[in-house]
Amino acid sequence: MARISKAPGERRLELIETAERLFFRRGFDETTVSDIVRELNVAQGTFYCYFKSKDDVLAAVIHRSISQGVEKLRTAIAQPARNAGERLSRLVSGMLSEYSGHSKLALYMQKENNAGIHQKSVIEVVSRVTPLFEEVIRDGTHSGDFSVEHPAEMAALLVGILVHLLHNPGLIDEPPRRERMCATMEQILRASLHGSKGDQGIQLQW
Amino acid sequence: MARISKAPGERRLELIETAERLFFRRGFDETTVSDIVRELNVAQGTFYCYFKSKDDVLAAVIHRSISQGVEKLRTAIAQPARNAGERLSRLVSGMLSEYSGHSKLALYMQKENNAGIHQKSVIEVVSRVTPLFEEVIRDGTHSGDFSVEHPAEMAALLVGILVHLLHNPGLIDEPPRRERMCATMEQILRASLHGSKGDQGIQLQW
Amino acid sequence: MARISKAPGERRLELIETAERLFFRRGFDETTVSDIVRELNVAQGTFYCYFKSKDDVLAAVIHRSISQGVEKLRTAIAQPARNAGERLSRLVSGMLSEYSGHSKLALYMQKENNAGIHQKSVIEVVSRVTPLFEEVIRDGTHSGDFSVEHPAEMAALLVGILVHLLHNPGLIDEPPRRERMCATMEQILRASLHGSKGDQGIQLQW
Amino acid sequence: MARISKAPGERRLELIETAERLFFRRGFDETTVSDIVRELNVAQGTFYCYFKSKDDVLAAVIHRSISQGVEKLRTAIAQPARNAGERLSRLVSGMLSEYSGHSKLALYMQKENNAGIHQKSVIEVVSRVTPLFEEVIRDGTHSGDFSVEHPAEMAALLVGILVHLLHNPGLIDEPPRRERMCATMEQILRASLHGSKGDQGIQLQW
DNA sequence: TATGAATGAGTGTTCATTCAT
DNA sequence: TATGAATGAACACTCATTCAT
Repeated sequence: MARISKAPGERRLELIETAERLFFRRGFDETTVSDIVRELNVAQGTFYCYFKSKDDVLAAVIHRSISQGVEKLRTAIAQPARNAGERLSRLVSGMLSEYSGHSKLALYMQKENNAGIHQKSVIEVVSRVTPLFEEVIRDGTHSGDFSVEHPAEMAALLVGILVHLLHNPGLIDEPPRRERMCATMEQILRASLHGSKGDQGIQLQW
Repeated sequence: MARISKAPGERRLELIETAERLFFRRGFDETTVSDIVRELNVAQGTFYCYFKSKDDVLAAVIHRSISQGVEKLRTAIAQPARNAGERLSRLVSGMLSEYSGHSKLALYMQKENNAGIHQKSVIEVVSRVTPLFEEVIRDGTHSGDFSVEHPAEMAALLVGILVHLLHNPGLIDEPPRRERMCATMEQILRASLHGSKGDQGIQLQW
Repeated sequence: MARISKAPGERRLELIETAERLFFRRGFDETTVSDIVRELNVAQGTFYCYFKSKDDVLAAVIHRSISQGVEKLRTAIAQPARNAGERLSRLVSGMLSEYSGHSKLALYMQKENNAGIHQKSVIEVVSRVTPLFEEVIRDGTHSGDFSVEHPAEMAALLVGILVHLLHNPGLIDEPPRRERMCATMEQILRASLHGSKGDQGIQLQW
Repeated sequence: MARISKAPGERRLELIETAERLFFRRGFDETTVSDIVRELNVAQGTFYCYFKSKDDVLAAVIHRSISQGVEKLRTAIAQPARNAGERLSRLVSGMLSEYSGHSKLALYMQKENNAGIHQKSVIEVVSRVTPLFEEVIRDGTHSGDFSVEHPAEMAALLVGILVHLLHNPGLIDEPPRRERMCATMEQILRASLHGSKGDQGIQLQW
């Protein structure tokens, strides 16, 4: 086969994107390394020039996918907002739509037979999203919109709720349930974070 | 080898118990059907007289383990209580201690390399524990201790928090964090469920 | 494929014989486990019911082949003999003809690309043949035919000479060289083992 | 990476020395070409500017190592000596100490998992040392110290004994065995080479 | 000479499951 | 019910070597 050299970064990216597409289409276990390289018309060994193992690409794929979502969230809370509740709402709404809609990650999370991906994804999501919640909660407490004694712990627990929702798409599959879930979520947020001011501005778009 | 017949129930139970011990000790994937039957001095085929597959015993093991915990929870909330908050507290405290202490399940949940068991366990725990929460919340709402519009959804979200804690033992490994986590949990519960009466009686033992 | 059960001993023997034939024909590395089972029309897994690994059959093959040769040697020295020299001559002649003629082992020993087999074979041959030499030398010393102070060490060194010959077929490939080698070998044996009696009876048939 | 040109001989030597160190430390199969070039901070391809293949460096490494030993032996027998026995003794003692002590080659020879190196080393040692033995024996026969009809064959067989000792360090690991082995070796040499003169001067230093 | 990205052939092994007895 | 010999699919990974630059 013709030998085509490329810049390492480019080759690596091609591999990640191809792997992502295949993992997404058929699941991790059902995708072989051979499948990936065949699609790119490169040799089996080329794969191993860029990744230590099949698990290693998976990590890269997950990291990349999640990074994109996290970046959006980060941007969302960086926008000017009337109050802390609005920022938190953006965070929660963002997570729900980003990870439970038609996004790549949503599927990993929900597909059976992908327990491994699932778990790794959750771990990465949690570890990267929790700090964002913590920041918003902490800021809100400073501004008086919220009143939370332990922002880190509160953040962790709220993220827990969201992850649980993403894990269990059955909880929100029918519109009426989704409505009720959304209302309940708002209730929990408002009650748990209530500060001295009247309107915190929590309002989920979902 | 001599053929030893036993009462079907007994043989089945032996298999479940042996499988549980091994799954627990080395993880699911690292335990082979051979390991299980060798320990019991029965033939490979015997295993398949009682279980359709290896996954099938896993289901039995998980079901059995979780049932024991759920039974305790059911008993706990059946005891007379001064108010709904006390019942809920028992439920939450019970779950935390049952599943995060030294119980069998706690380990499945926390061990890496057991993504499959993990996932199945969570599904079973959630499906069996959520109704208990729903019942307590619904009762509490009737009695006026709580004021929750959508008990089913509230139950689901609260269970989500708990599952998240069990998934992430790192969140509660140091005593001070655990204290803060416990306080935050109480805060969320009190605020989210607050009814017309003053004292709901929510007080976690952990 | 039809499932044909056989007595374990029989199956095992079939596998060893087939493996031997193939190792012998194409070398160890060039023979795959698939080759072996295909020839016998059994499944890949069947192989692993009887052997832990490919190396494991190799050990079995070598052990079996060498055992046959050693058995002949043992028989040869057990026959009545006029003196120790005759017994020793049988041993040496036997080894040379058994292992350097057209016997299976001869080929392992001489084939390149079989360094592994080679080495394992030598180790096994040495460990099983040296005691026979030691016995004959010891007996000969007792009877006065030989006069050897350290029979074990003398046995080891003489076996060394023989193994070296087997390793280096080039030393004996032309008849005249072979003649000279044989005479020299006799000289060494006679001189090294010389006892009080005149004729020890050392006379190689080769 | 910066391209660093060096005198060809120098580069080649660096590669040989690095390869030797690694082969010695981890064995031939366990050392990759990557390991070698990484250690020297040169590219994969550079290796192939100097050696046709990995086996090719191995040959160079072995050749170089053995040459050093052979040179010492050659020097030893070139020194003035009272008689042929003394020269032979130097040869035998030299081989034993050179190749069985702490020398590089000794380890190749004794390490398992290095069947390939082992075999190649032996072949090279034998082919280069045997002529030295032959020379000494032939000279000794001319001078009357020895009386050997076929010097080439005698040399080959004596080398066989020595190689066998080097192969089987177990034969000489305990001091008492070593003593006996040394005495037996002397006995064989004296008896096999005995000439018309009384004292041949064979006396091993080991 | 030197680089280093690319090549690609090659296989031992596991173990859940089956089925003839 | 129990046995246990037999099945067989399925695949990640290495690394010596090449070659376009």
